[in-house]
Amino acid sequence: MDIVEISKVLSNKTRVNILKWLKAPALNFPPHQDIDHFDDGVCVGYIQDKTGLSQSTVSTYLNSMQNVDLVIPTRHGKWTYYRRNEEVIKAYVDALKTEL
Amino acid sequence: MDIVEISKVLSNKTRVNILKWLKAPALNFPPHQDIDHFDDGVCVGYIQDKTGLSQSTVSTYLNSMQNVDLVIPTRHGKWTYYRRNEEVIKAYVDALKTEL
DNA sequence: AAAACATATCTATTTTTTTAGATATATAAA
DNA sequence: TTTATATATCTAAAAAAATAGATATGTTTT
Repeated sequence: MDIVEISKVLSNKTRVNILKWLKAPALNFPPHQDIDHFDDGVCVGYIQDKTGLSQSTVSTYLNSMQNVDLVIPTRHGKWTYYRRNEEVIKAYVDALKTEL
Repeated sequence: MDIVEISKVLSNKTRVNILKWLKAPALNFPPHQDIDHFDDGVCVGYIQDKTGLSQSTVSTYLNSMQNVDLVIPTRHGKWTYYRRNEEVIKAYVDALKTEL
């Protein structure tokens, strides 16, 4: 849980937005084709559509978010679903509160 | 209080350290020559010494921190003292907790 | 097995950030 | 009122991040 590394990820509006959107997937994304829940998060394509950025950029963003454990990927067939890692998000905020 | 802009400032180890050091100036810095307290914070020179970076870099850092209101400058003669802005720091952590 | 689809990775370009030296400004001291 | 000191700003170079197109990989469908 590195404050500086996580802050780097959060120093970009799109990446912060992705985290916010993933708080309420049903409100922010259409339903998936293969499953009728968002338990494992949202597929990359939907996130890409919402950002308006290129596929490779969004994939890179999600990878950087995963590298600091802010999100968790799950493969479902040909799709990769990303969901928030609430423990790490909470740990980060708590660390800021005590250390900062 | 812009989460992304403040996160940018916190995405650098030295700037985070400066904020931490300013939490306990008496523990982290020598006493000032003109005054015997740290009520207005710590002068730029002492902060520079502690970072090991150049004068202009540290001045730029402190300016960026001031731009997002993380610190408050006070002029004392030929010195500028910087102290933490606790309200904004708290507001930032609270915003992360609710918005993120 | 080939074609289609979703995502990841590679490569290159543009933009932003980092960093410090040089210079300017403001104050204090001689 | 010149000189010294502290800090800020300007300028430029190097490093890192953003971004997308092209390509690769893995999975499903035909």
